[in-house]
This record gives sequence, structure tokens and C-alpha cells, in this order.
Amino acid sequence: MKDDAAASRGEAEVSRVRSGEKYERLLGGAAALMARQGYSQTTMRDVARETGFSLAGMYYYFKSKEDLLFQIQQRTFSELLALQEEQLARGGDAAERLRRLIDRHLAFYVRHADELKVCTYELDSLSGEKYQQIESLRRRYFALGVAIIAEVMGVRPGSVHEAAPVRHATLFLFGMLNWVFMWYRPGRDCGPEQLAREMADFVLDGLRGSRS
Amino acid sequence: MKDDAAASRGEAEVSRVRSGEKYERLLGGAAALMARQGYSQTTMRDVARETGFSLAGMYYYFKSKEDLLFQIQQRTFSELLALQEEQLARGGDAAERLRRLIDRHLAFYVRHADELKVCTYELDSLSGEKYQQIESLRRRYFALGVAIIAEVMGVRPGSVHEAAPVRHATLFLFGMLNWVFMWYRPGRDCGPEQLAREMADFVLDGLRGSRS
Amino acid sequence: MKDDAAASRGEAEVSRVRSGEKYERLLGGAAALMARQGYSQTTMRDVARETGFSLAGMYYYFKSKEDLLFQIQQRTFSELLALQEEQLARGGDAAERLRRLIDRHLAFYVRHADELKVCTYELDSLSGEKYQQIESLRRRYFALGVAIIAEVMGVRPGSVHEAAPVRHATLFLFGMLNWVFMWYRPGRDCGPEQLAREMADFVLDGLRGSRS
Amino acid sequence: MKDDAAASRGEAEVSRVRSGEKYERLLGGAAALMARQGYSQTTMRDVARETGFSLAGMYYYFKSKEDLLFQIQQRTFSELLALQEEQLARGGDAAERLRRLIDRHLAFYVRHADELKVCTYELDSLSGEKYQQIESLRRRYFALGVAIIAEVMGVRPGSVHEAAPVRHATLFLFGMLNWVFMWYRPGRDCGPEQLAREMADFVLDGLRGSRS
DNA sequence: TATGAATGAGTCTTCATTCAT
DNA sequence: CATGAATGAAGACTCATTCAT
Repeated sequence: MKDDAAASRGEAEVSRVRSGEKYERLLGGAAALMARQGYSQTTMRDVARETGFSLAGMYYYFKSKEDLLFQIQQRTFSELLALQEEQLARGGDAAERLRRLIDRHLAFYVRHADELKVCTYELDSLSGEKYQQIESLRRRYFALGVAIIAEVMGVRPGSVHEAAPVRHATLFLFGMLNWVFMWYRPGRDCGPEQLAREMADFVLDGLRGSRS
Repeated sequence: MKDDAAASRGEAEVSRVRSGEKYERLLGGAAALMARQGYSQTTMRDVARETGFSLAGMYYYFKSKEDLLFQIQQRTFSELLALQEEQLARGGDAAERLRRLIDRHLAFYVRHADELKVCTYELDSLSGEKYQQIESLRRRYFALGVAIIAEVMGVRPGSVHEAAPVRHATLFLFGMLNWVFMWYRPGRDCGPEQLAREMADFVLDGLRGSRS
Repeated sequence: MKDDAAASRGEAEVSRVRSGEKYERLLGGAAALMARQGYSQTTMRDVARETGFSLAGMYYYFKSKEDLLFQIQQRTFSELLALQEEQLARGGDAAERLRRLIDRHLAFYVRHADELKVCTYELDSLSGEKYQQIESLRRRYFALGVAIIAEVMGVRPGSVHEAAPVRHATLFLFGMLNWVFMWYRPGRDCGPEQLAREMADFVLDGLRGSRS
Repeated sequence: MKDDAAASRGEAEVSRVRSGEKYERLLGGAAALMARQGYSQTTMRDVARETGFSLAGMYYYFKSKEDLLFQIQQRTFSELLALQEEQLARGGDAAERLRRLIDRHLAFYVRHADELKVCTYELDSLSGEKYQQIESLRRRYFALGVAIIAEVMGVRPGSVHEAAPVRHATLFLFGMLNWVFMWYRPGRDCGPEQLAREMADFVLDGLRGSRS
């Protein structure tokens, strides 16, 4: 919004360094903080303290706080997306693929809880070009869900008439998935595979179906 | 109803004034801003500008920004809770009551979109006593869902063995419901009754059941 | 300083009401607060709460916070001054009058601790005409001390050569007297008469003299 | 000397930086302002303007306005205390040591008028741990006076019966000393050595003794 | 007399960011 | 690569005071 020009100028070299162990610690620490307190609540000083960097030193790795957020989302979300696209390409019937989509999503969540939470709840903290870029990843991820669910529901692709129910069902699914961040706690709750099974049963057959 | 007394007792300690048309405009304007930008992004100056108050003038109505947030959540959530408790007491079988729970929730949402969004996503912006108070409302609302879903699933109340699946299913439902804030737009999407119907079908019979 | 014009205009009717029980409670409560926390630390809200007045209601009795301070100092200090002037006129030799000066000062202090503390430590919180007026009372009070001490020291009045030592000795005395505010506590310490005796002995004969 | 370690331990928790020419200018400028207008009257903007810092820049050197006040008091008072403790250890009879106590106090005052005034009149502007820390320095300084005065008065250390008069006499002395801030002006009044002589004569032999 | 409601000016403090080294 | 030092802008909140009633 505020600096489209700067954003597009910067995009090519948004940051100079994109790997290294220290860099990983930086993104990881920042993600942990932002997942816990939210992006705007998290100060650069917090991140510096958490990661052992100096305040100024961090700016070698990204251009701004927003850029830091962007890098976290970009890395995490594109990894998840790639993983799911590849995995879904391996075939299976619609129900099976739906089960795998859910399972992999939750498995990824357990491995990258902080990062994924940030991806899910901090999109709006991005603006301009950065927002667009992440938004487009999200749209692609959503499309994956829509395709499978349409197939499960027996809706012909492109059927305008049935588009809304499919879209809604997909949104229901992502709602369930994204709400997991709010309550799931590794030690206390069942494992992600078990949870994935329950959720897939729920989605496919509902409360009554999955019981009988 | 039965907790209006408790509610007013609780709020009286926190703020002096509790009614009046100007006061309504204040809470409403603040909720709108906070729903759009988030609590911590919303400045008191924003609220003042939006509501036509002076910065200092608003502090006549609440003691702090956090107190303002608390008042919004307290009013909204206790109204929703009372409404659902009363409505559910009117009977019907489990599936029917589940449908009504969803329908009333979405109907309430459409009437108080900003306020409910703030209730759902800004609990963690509260702390101490205020957090506890809202958290307890939320727990009661969740308990309503658990009771109905256990009945739909045919689980005996108190069954330890089946507690987790029931809890999970309830969380799935609230995940769907709460995610609605993220995508639903009155003009563009179908009406709340229709959406409620789709969601209830989805919850009861799943993707496959609700089709066949 | 800031509004000499307004000050002189206002002085004649600095306040409309100068008596009444409520008015006494107001000045007394304010003095207590200001003695404990200092003038600038004491808010008009504090005074309202302490005295049971409404914020706006107090402004019937004085024009401004500074005027409130002025009234406290004016009343208290002129009462003390009148009392001492009258008492000293009753004669006695120099040492005797010095003892009485100290004794009456401490007796007055015990009766009006808060007010006198405010007189002593908050002169600089006044400005313009109000400052001048209290300063002149203070000067007259100081002159009382100077006269007696010169006599005790056997210095001829008007002796330029001996003026500094007399002035210094008087300042030493008032230093002792004014520091009493900082440590004296009615319940814990000896009575004011006893303290006055010790102080007078100290002033007249010093540490060594008062022992032998 | 022996408590330098303790002092630096204590301050390190409170502020990061403890030396440097700029830092000195900061404390000095702040002390000057606070001596003139009082702590609560002195705004951080005043200090910034006086010292040439930016408002935010000052916060690099202390955590809060109160911490700034604390640092001024801590530095000044522990320097004075160390100086007196060391000097008194050099011996001499009681009267001689009393003269030296007064003389060094006034000499120190002339060198650090602003800082010492702040130490004397703004202890109550501190709170919690900071208050305790300075209060304990003050107590030690007071104990120095009590010991000498007891000796001058010929009171056995530990004599419960004579404790109050000794304590009072010491408070008289500190009253005189602390009131100096209120009237002494370097150019106008006599030098500190002369004043110290007069005060010591006064304390030892009183108004009558010092004349005869 | 008395007050509920309101406000302009100002307070301390924090934040993301920069730059010389 | 890294950081100590510094800052402009903005944030929540408070204060003495006023005015219609």
C-alpha cells in the first residue's frame, strides 16, 4: 500500500542473504515470537533478545520488520504448497487424496507450528507487493482443496451452479484446519495422524455417518 | 438473563458508565475499527476520529484501551450466550438443536459482525481478571456445543473414553464458524440461513452424506 | 509569572467564599494531600475524592489549583504570624522570647502540620502576585527571628558589620525548625514542648553548653 | 571505597551505561533542572533541550525518568558518603571531627549544589527498590553525624536514656545543613569555609557561647 | 450551589530504523 | 558482518479547566 514502488524495486533483492544457520535461527525465533504474541506486538528488540543478535545486526538479513514477516511466510507457505502439490500428484481416489491433504497439513503443522500460524493469521500485516505474493500462494493452496472437495461431492469442475456449496465446504475445511492452532497442544492432545483421521471422517461422513 | 446481574456487577468495577446513545456509538465504532485492523493496530486516536469524540473525552467512558476492548467483548459475548442458552432450552432433538445453534450463531454474526469478530480473535489481548471473565463466557459457550454434539454422536455424557472425539468435533464446528469471519461478505455471499443449512448438513452428514 | 495581569485583576476577588464548614474541609483535605505528595503531584481529582466534592464543584471555592494553594498558605501563615507577633509583644528578655518563638512555632506545627508543611515547601509553586504576597509574610516572620537573635547575640540593631552572622544564625534556626517536618511523628517522638526546650537549649548554648 | 562494588552491582541492574562524557552532561543537566524546578516539574523534554539530546536518545542511558533521578542520587550521595567516611577515619577529637564533617559537607555542596539538592529533597520521588537503596545511604550518612554528636555531648554509645536528645541534635544539625540549599548563593554570601566555621561554632557553643 | 460531560495541551515512553565505525 | 548510539514519529494516558444545566 504505502510503498508499492519501493516494494517492487526491492523485491528482487528483498534481502541479501537467504541461508546460513544464523539466518535460520533468526527466522525461527521471530516466528516463535510472532506466533505467540502476534506480529505487531512483537518488537525488533524482542527478536534481537530471543535470537542473540544485536538490534542493528539483524538488518543485515532483511530490510524491514515487514520483510522479516514476509520471508517467514514465503518460505513456509511455499514449502507446504510444494509438498502438497507433489504429494497429491501421486494419485488415489478423491476421498483418499482428501485424507492425505489433511494428514500432511497437520503433520506439517506439527513440525512448523509457529511458522504456519504466522502464515495463517498474519497475512493482513503484509501490504503491497508482499501481500499479493503470499495471497497468491494461499489462493493456490485453497484451489487444491476446492478441486478435491468438488470431486468428493461429485460436482463437475466448472459447474457454476454448484460452485458456492463447494467453495463453502472448502472454507469449512480450512476453518477447521486453521482453528487447530488455537487449541492443539502436542503433549496434551492426540497425535496429528489420529487427529487427521478424525477430521477426515468428520468431513466425509459427518457426525452421524462417522458413528454408524 | 440469569447472569445479567453478575455481568453488571463485574463491569461496574471496571468502568463508570454503561449506557447512553453516545456510549453505544463509541463501542460500535471501536469494534468496527478493531475488527478491521486488530486491537493493537487500532489507536485511540483512530477511535476518537471514527466516533467524533475527543481523545481525552473517551476516557470518561472507560479506564483504558484494554477496558474498552473488555466492554465490547463482555456485552457482545454475554448477549450471544444468553440468547443461545435460552433458545436451546426450548427443546427439540439433538440434530434440530445443532441446526438452531448454528443458525442463531450466524444470524447473530450478521447483526454484530464486528463485535463478534473482536470477541473471537482478541481474547488474548485481554489480561488478568478481564481475560478470566471473558474466557469463562467462552468456556460456557463451548460447553453448549459439546453437549449437543455428544448427543448427536450418541455418546453418553461423562464418558471419558469418548470425550476426545466429542471435544474434537466441537472444535471442528467452532473452527468452521469462526473462520466465517475471514471470508463471508454479506452482499456477495448467500444469506446466513442458507449458509447455516449448508454447514449443519456438512456437520451432520459430511460431504458424502449431504450429497446422497 | 505567566499571568501577572490576570493575577492582579483576580486578587481582589480571588475566591468568592471564604468560610463555611465545607470550605474548611476542602482546604484541610487539600493541605493533607499536598503535604504528603507535594503540590504538583496532587491532582484536582485527588482533592475531589478526598473531600467528597465533585471535580467541577470545587471550582466554586477557588479559581484555580494555584489559588487553592495560595489560600492554604495565606490563611495558615498569616495566622501563625499574627499569633507570634502578638505573643512576642508580651515582653520578656531575649532568651525568653526566643524560647517562646520556638515553642509556639512547634505548637502551631503540631496543630496544623499539613498546612505549615505546605507553607514551607510549596512557596515556589506560587507565581506572580500570589508568590509576592506569601513571600512577604515569610519575610516578616523571618524578621521576627532576626530581631530576637540579634538581641541574644548582643548585636546592635542596624550594625552592618554584624548583619551576616545574625542572618546566618537565624537561617540555622529556621533550618532546624523546617526540617522538623521531615522527621517528627507525633506518636513516636516526644511532645512539642519538650522538643522546643531541647531546641532552644541547643540554639542558646550549643552542644557543649547545654550539657555542662 | 568498600561499597563501590555493591554500588556498581546495584546500578548495573538498573541501567546499562555508566560513564562517558555525554552521560555526565546528561546527569548534570538533569540535576540542574530538577534542583531548580523539582523532579515532577521537570519534563524529559526539558532535559533533552538542556542537554542537546533528542527525547528518545536519552533513554539509551536510563530506563525511565525515575531511573535518571536514581542515578543522580546514587552517584552523588555515595561519593559524598565515601568522602566523609574516609575523612572522618583520619581521627581528631570529636569537636574537630564535627567541624570537618560540616566543612566537607558544605565544600561538597558548593561543588555539587544541584545534585546534592536533588538528593536531599527528592528522595520521596523514588519508590520501591530505588527508594530503599538511597534511603540506606542516607541512613549511613545520618549515623556518621549521630556518632560524632554523641561524643561531643559526652553520651556513651548505646545509652538508651540519652538516645533521643542525641538524635534530635543530629536532626537539628542536618536541618541547618539542608536548609542551606534554600538561601545560600555563592556570589552573594560568604565562602563555604567561613559558613562552616559559623555553623560549627553555633552547634558547639550556641548563640551565647560563641559570642562570649 | 453543584455536577456530568468533555477537551486541548502535554506527559512519559516505545518503536522501527539508521549510520558511523 | 556486526553493533553502539541515536532519533522522528507515534502511542496510551492524564491533567486542570470549562460549560450547559
